[in-house]
Amino acid sequence: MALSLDRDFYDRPTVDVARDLLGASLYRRFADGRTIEAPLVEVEAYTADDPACHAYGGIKPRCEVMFGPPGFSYVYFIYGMYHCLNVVTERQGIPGAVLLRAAAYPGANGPGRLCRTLELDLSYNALDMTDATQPIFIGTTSLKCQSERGEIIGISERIGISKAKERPWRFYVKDNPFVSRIKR
DNA sequence: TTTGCGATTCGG
DNA sequence: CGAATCGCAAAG
Repeated sequence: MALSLDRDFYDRPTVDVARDLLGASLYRRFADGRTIEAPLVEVEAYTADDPACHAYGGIKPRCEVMFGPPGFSYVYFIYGMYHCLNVVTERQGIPGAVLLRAAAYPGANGPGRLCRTLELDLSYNALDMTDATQPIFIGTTSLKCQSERGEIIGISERIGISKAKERPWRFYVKDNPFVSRIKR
């Protein structure tokens, strides 16, 4: 079993956490006990002063967990049919999160597909992702063949948003086939 | 009450 | 490129 990333890892500037998550893995333990590892290959940062962030403009029921302690999951429902998984960053009281857009696991390319494949919905919101006993947590990558540290990291504008498009807050592993879309 | 849109995906 | 599909907020 891999070591889970501790709370201090997430208690940092969101953009730094996003970049550093490339090379870590999302672990999913299903109800039957089976556990899978999905190396993260594409993420995006969302911050308090970011018009594209759900927490922009204050605390609301949907994004409440973003204002809580770092390291917790933030799951939201979008377009009437998809769920997306984030991990909360920044110290308590400061909203921030990293959207997990793709992982090196079959069917986990794209934020909506990742949640569908890993069977994640709103009931997985606000879980402590630093806790390896939880059904979802993030830890060091053990599948070296699929996601190695030292791989080339690409940076681009975020996908699918209409505000603050110019911010280069999307990070991805270059040449990884699971990255949801080619954008430089 | 009605309309429009959203951190998406899939089919034509 | 547009439909699918729904919670929420703004408009009428």
